Amino acid sequence: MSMPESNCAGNLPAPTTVVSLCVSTSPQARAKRKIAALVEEVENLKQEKAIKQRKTTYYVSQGRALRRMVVLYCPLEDLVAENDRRCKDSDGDHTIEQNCLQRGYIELSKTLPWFHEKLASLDFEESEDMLKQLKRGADSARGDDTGTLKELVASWVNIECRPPSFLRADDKHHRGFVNDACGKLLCPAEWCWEDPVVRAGIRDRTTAFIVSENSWPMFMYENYEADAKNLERGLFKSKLLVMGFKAIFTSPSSANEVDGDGDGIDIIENHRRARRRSDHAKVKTCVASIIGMRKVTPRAIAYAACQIRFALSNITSWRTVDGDFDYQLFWNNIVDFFEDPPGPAALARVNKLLEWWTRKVFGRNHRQDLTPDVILHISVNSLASQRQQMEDAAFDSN
DNA sequence: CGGGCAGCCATTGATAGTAT
DNA sequence: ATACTATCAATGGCTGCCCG
Repeated sequence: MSMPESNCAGNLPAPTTVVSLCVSTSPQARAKRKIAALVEEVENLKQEKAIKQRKTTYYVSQGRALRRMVVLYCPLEDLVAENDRRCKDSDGDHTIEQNCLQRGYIELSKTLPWFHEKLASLDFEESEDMLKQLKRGADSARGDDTGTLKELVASWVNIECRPPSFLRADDKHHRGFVNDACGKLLCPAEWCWEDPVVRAGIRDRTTAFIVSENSWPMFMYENYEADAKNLERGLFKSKLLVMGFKAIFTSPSSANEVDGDGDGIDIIENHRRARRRSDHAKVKTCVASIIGMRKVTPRAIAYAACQIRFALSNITSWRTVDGDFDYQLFWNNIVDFFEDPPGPAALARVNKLLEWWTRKVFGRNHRQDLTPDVILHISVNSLASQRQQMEDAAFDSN
């Protein structure tokens, strides 16, 4: 920065000749002034940049929770539109997809309690802008998670499965079904990856062995083993899944503490520390406390599962579809598994599973419901699924 | 007080879409 | 067919916190 000036000074005539050369040095003087002006301009630009950078908008940072807690791909506009539609004609039948959207809107309102009212106070253009910023935050958080899991999952697979050739942390090309370790984890639970016919069939994508979102991949099962006669046994209890979840929602390093039935104590400690401080904004805690997640939710599990599935695959950038496997539908399947169980018995099992998760992630002494659920001013149509369950219960008792 | 860890953000690089 | 644009994911840097 100071180089041009010093060069210039070096070129100036000796002091004794200054007076006599005054007129003839004017080009140099002009050049010097110009340089000074340019330097000043650079300084100004620097300052401007210093002011400009790190302008963090509220909406973008709030949006970071959305992919993790609410919806994986679905545009927020769709959720809003569905709620608007329901407010207009409150009675009437709703399709399964519409119910799903509405549940999403309710989740959205729970995750961002200010959202519903804020939206009502904005005109169309403002709300459009807000949604855009929320989406920006949402997608960037998803990208961050993908980035961290890319490396972490590789190291976990190396440790857990001990593949003959280790997965590289920075490269995804050798993952997916080409790789035996990844293939085993991605393999649908109904099939046996050890069977060479299955293996070849999946790799060649023969019609008999299409891998779609409609079967649960092996990596989601406890010990990565599934019982073909009871596919629910051990489902969602895999170490890999819990580790991925913890890496995203508590912290990457805390994921390594998932072992046996021991539960994380660090989170409670974190919370205690966080509470000790008076200004909450400054305290860096884990994502879970930042976004106010006090218990494990189905959508969060679905998010983690998709992230891990993606990390195991060999596709290098986010796409909704990988071969015959659609992440959006896969995510829906997981959410439906939890949110829309076929009957009371299944509901009880699901709740038990969620409790298991919460204990696993947050620890045994963690208090879940410090804050009551948000009271919604919207047409609450989770009733639909409740009614279905009551229906099923009545049917079962007959 | 410095190194390591987490989370966030601006920038960059790639790609898909569109207009000419 | 080409150039331009917008969008999106990946990357690397920055900041604040914790702990030895």
